[in-house]
Amino acid sequence: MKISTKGRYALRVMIDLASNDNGKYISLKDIAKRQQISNKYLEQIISLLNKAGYLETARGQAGGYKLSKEPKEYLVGDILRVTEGDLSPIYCLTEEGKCLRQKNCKTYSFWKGLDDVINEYINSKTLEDLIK
Amino acid sequence: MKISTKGRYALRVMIDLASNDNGKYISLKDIAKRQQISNKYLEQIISLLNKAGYLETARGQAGGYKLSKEPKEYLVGDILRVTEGDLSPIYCLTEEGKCLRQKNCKTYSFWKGLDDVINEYINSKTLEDLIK
DNA sequence: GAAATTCCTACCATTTTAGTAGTATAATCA
DNA sequence: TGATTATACTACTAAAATGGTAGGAATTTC
Repeated sequence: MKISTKGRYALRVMIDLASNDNGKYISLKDIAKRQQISNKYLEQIISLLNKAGYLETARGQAGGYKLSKEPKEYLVGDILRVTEGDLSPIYCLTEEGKCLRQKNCKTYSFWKGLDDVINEYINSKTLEDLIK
Repeated sequence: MKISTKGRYALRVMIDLASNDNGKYISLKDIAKRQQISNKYLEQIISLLNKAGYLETARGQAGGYKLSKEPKEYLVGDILRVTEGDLSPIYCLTEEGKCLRQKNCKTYSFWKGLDDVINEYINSKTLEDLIK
């Protein structure tokens, strides 16, 4: 039960953007260098964050990325969900009704409880909390 | 971030053994049938539980498995750890010192916190809790 | 000694992960 | 206007993990 590189790198990218914010756009190349992530792979991850509306972008010279909101407005849970996809520990929790065994499943509420504590935690932290 | 079939099936097997306990050994075939899991795959999962000392076994006719302890003495967390392996959400938490970035890592304590809430939860539940 | 059962090890197809690669599009500046 | 610098998009791929199968050995009972 592991978080993949996408989610982990995404957090680091967001922290990098927040920490190095000087009002200007920050190029992907700079982030990749600081974070030791390949340009091309980082592109895919940033693309997910961008499509979610978490970034402002500019092309061309002096182009790059910056955060579109204040660090305290980003829930870590949201950043992870956007990059990792569904975070629930088992599929039954998101694919309701698909499992025929569900109506008398003795494990369902246990898994639901696990999902709840995970979400409670990751939604209680903001990007700002990580920077401090 | 998903729990695999091994952990999920293992929980169901343990619940099955607890629920159908009549003092006699229960054969793998019976469990497999009730739980709709293939005999051969179930063998591997039961083997892990057995090696962890969670089961009593007997071969030959009327052989099979039964729990070696009372349901309330099994932590769900232990059952999952035995079958899933390491449950921590990222490798840094178990491979201490391997990550060169660790000493000034802004995400480490976040992940540690996530690991903590997960473990707190799964260690707070026993097999007995699931049966009721 | 046949039948029923667990125990052990090797193999394998599919899916997921963690990237690479190439090209198109847009903005800037000389 | 064209060279340069940057993002945007899509396709491909090697390696690892997942979810099994398969075959036979060992043990117990009848």
